[in-house]
Amino acid sequence: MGEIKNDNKMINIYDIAEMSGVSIATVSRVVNNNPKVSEKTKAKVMEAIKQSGYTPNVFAQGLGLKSMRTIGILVPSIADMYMSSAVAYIEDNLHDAGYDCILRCSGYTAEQKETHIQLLLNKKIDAIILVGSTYAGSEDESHNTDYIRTAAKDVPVFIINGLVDGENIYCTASNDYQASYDVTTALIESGRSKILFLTDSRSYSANQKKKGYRQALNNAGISVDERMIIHTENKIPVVKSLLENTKDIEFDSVFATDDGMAIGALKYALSNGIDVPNQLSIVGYNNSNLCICSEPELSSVDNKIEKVCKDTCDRLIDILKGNDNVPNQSVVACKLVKRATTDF
Amino acid sequence: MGEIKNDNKMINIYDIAEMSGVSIATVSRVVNNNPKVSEKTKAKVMEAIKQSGYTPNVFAQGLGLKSMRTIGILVPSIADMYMSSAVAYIEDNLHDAGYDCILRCSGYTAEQKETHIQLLLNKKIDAIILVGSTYAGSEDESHNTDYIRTAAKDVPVFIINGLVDGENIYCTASNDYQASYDVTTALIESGRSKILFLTDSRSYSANQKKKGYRQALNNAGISVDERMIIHTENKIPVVKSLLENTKDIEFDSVFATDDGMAIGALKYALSNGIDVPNQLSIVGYNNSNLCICSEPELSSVDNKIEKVCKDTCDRLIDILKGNDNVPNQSVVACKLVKRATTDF
DNA sequence: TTGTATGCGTTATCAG
DNA sequence: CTGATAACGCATACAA
Repeated sequence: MGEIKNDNKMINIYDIAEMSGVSIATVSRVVNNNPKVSEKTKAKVMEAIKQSGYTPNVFAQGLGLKSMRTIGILVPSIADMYMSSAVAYIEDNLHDAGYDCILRCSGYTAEQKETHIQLLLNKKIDAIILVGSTYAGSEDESHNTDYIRTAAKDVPVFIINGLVDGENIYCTASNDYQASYDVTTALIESGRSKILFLTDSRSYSANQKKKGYRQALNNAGISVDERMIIHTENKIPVVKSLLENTKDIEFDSVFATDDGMAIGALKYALSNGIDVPNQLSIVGYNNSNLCICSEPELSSVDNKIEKVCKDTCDRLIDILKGNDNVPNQSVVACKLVKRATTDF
Repeated sequence: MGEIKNDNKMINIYDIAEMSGVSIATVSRVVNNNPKVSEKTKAKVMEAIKQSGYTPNVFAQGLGLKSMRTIGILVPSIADMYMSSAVAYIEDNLHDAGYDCILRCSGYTAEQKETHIQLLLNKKIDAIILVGSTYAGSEDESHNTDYIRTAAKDVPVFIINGLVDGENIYCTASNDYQASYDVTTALIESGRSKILFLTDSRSYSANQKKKGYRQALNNAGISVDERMIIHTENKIPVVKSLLENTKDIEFDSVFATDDGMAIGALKYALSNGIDVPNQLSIVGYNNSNLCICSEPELSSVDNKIEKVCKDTCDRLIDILKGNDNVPNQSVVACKLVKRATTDF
C-alpha cells in the first residue's frame, strides 16, 4: 500500500531534444509555435512529443516568463448564490482565454480581506478579481480601499460590482442606483408610500441602492423616514421575526437588497394574513432561485451578473495582452423582473 | 496612462543575503524555519526581510520542490448550490493547512471531464478533488471511471460523494442509499404507497438513492412500478409542468433527489389545489435554502456536506504529509430534516 | 552554525 | 533555420 512514490522521472525538454535529434531551443520553439522552424524538424519534434506525452513544466515556465497564466479570484463567500454564479461565469470566460483560476474565500472583515489579497499576490498571479462590492469599501470609511490601490501596484485589479478609483484598477458594476431608483419609483407610482428598505450590507453596492431609494422618495416629495431603512441579516427567518417584532412602524411595501430578505418579508406576510401584493408589495434583488421557489413568486432586480463578468474578463484579457486603451470603469444596466409580489 | 510597467525588479534571496551579510543558504534556512541557524543571524535576516518586504518566488520554489502547495478542485458547475457550498468548505479547510486551490468547472460530459482533469494535472497540483458524484461514473458504463485511475497515477485523487476503486483514490460519500431507504420507508409507514421518484442524474449518488428507494419498497412488499421512476431536469417549472402532464399515473407522494425538483412538485400541488402533506407528501434532497423559502417548508435530506468535505480534506492533508495508513473510503450518515411537506 | 556549488526545466539572447 | 548558453530564484547536499 501507499507505494505510489511517483518516482517516475518526469520527461523534460532535454529528453524530447534527444529523441528528435535537435537542441532544446528548437523543442522550445516548436512547443511555443515559433514560426521560424522548418516544417520537417517541427514534425519530428511533434512526433517525439506525442510519443512521450511530454508537457512543459509549468514551474520552469513560470520562472522564466514570470507568469503561470493564473488569475486570483477573491470572494467573501463562495457559498453565496450571487457570488458563486459570478465565479462560474468568470471561470468560464478565463478558461476559454487560457487562464486558470486560484480561488480564495476571504470572509467579510477588513483584516481578512487584506490578508487574503496579500497571500494571493505572493502567488504571482497575473491579475486579481475581487468579486462583490464588499471589497469596494463601506459607507463612512472611504479610506479603507487603500489596500486595493496597494495591490494594484503589483498586478491589475478588477472589481466586480464596486467602483474604486486608482491606477491599474478596473471596475464593472451593475447600475444599482438606477435600478433601486426605478423600483422605488414604481412602488410609489403603484400607490405605495411607506416603503421599508431592508439591507444586510454597507458595501458600495448597498449604498448605491440606498441612494436610489432615497432619491426616488425625494423626487416624489416623500420625506425619508430613517426608521424605514433597516439593517439586518440576509436570512429568511431572521427577517421574518424582525418584521413580526416591528409593529411600531407601518409599511405598505418592502424593497430588499437581496432576495433572501425579501422572502423573509413574504413569509412574515403569509403567516400574518397580509395579502401580497395588495396589502404589501415586495421586491427583492439578484433574481435568484428563491424568486421562483416562493409562492407568490418574488419580483426582483436582475443585476445582469453574467454581463458584468463578461465585461470584466474581456477587459482583463485585453490588459494582459498589453492593450493600453482599456476603460477603467463600466456600468451595466439592471432589469426589473416583475412577478407576483408586486402589482405594477 | 498604462504606464504601470512593473519594472521594479523583484527583490530576491540574493538581495536579502547581501543586506544581512550572510549567504543565500542561510536566508533560505531562515525563511523555511530551519532550526540550525543561530538566533543572532536569524534576527539579522528577519530584519532585512521585514525591511524589504521580501517574499520567496513561488515559481522557483515550485521548480525546486516540485510543488506549489496547490490543490486542484474540479466541479461540474460552481453555480450549483450544493457544489458551491462544498467548495466553500473545502477551500476553507485547505487554506488553513496552507494550500491554495485551483478551481475548474468541467461541465457534465465525459469528454469535458477528461479534458479538464488533464489540464489540471499539467498544472502540477499536489492533489485533485472531484466534487460531485457525476465524476464517479454512471449507471451502465462502469468502465468510464478509468480516467480517474489514470489521473491517480500522477497525484492522489479525492472524490466527494462518489465511490471509485483504485490505488491512490480516496472517496468520501454521504450514505445516500440508507437515507433514501429511510425516507421511502417513512413515507410508506405514514400510509403512502405510490411514491414518485424524481431524479435529474444517473450519477453514482443518484443510483444509490434509487437503490434505497427500490429496496424500501421491496421490503414493504410493494412492487416497484417503473413508471414511478422519472428522470427530469432539476428545474422548478420543468417539474411542475411535467407533473401537470402526467395525469395517467397516480401518486400520493414525491421523493426527489434534489430540492429543486421537490419544489417543482410542491408548486404543482399548490396550483392544482392538492393538499400538502395530506394528499401529497413531498421530500427533497440537499436541505438547501429552497426548503425554508417555500410554503409549506420542504422536508429534505441533509447530506452533511460539511462533514464530507472535512473528512476529505483531513485525509488529503494526511496523505500529503506522507502518512501511509489513510483509509480509502469513508461514508457519512445523512439526516432527514422534517418540515411541513410530510406528516411523519 | 554557515557558505559553496549544483540542479530544477524553461525561455531567450546570441552566434552561427 | 538551428544550437550553445546564460538567466530565472530557490533548496539542498556537501564542505568547512
